[in-house]
Amino acid sequence: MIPNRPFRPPALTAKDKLLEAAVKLIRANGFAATSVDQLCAEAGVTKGAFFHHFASKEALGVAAADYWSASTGGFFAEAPFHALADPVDRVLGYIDLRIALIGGPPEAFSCVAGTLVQEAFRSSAAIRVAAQSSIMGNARALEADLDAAVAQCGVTGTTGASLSRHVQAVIQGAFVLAKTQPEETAADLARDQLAHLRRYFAMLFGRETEEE
Amino acid sequence: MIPNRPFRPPALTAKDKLLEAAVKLIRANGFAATSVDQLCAEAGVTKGAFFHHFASKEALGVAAADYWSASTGGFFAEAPFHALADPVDRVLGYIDLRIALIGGPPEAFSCVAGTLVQEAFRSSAAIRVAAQSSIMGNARALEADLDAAVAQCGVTGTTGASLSRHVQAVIQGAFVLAKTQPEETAADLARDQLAHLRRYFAMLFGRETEEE
DNA sequence: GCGAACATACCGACTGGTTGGTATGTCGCA
DNA sequence: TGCGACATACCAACCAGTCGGTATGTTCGC
Repeated sequence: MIPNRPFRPPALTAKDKLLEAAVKLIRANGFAATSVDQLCAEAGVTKGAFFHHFASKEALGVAAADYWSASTGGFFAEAPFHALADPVDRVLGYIDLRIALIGGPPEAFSCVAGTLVQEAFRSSAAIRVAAQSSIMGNARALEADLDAAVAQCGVTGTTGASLSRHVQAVIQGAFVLAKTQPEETAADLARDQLAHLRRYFAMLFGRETEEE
Repeated sequence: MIPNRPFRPPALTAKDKLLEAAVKLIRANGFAATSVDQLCAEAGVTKGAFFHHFASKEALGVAAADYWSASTGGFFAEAPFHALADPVDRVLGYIDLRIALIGGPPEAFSCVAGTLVQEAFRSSAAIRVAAQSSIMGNARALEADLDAAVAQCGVTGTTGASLSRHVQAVIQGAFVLAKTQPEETAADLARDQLAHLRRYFAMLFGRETEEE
């Protein structure tokens, strides 16, 4: 989600520099494989600064997930698709935005929370919960639009909440598949997954043959 | 995919015991967080045995992905849904089987290849390729049935190959979401993702209102 | 308006335990 | 007697985390 460093101003404090470094290194190498020394080197701060701001490496993981939630949450909250009148258009607009954000190597578009939870769900409850908040928070941001679309189109057998979680599942799955690919094909494969999600929703909400 | 130790006979050689241990520990803790010493302890062998059979920890990762491919590939190849006459039934039968395999905590049903590639796609090309083979091999096993279903139902705008990859994406995404959950709700959330996939395919192949 | 008391932010050498990996030895079977 | 399958002992590098210290405010009595 969201490329490394979108429009955010460069971090100034050691804490922010460490969080930016964490996002970058966790995306590229995962959490366990990223050492505190690497984090400090990437951020250009010392170990003293690290443990001044974070009680442990695990605490940095939690803070990185929260930082990620705040960044992405803010980004999507401001996106223009919210202004569309029809809830179905808003849902499809969200998916189109997600497609547009995919590009370059997987570490440029993958999700910090998803990467974190994949590694740490058993070993750190705190990280698991932080990742849960991030991903489910993202889902919740789409829930009202999906509920409205479900009601408007008379869809039965599922709910906006369930559909909003499915959106996140397809996104996370797209990132995993992308990581199996060589760099040239990774983004295309990920986008294709979102295209299937879009088709599913278009069929579900009676928009079968609109132009792509 | 497939619970830990399904029907496989208990491993006898040190190499097999190490591969079984790798599957179990990678699922639970990830690859980077699993040490060679832990692997040896879990397998009940010594470090000498480990490095006798595997040139490095990375080589064990590759072997674990291959072992995983062989186990799961064999399991699905023998599954009874292949006997169904209609390709659409075979595709839905596959999804139903995947749903039936989900249960218990995430480490009992999640995918070794997906976990591996999430962590190691940047740091180890060999592991990335092994995971790619595993996941894309799984996809390819469904490709012919999906091609037949696409042809039979006159579906346009996509292909069996693309749909078969989407199946894997939804499965991988379901596992990631499951890992964000407390143990009680993990399996339900994962199953719900496969249910959406099933609904997508049912709509695509004109099976909208069959009983679930 | 000034100095003592305290707080915050950061530094970098250090430590004890763990890591992946190696070197060498033993044992049973062909 | 030679070779594959292990075991034991060991190592240098690296790991997360600690600690004594400094530099720069901020607060507040006087």
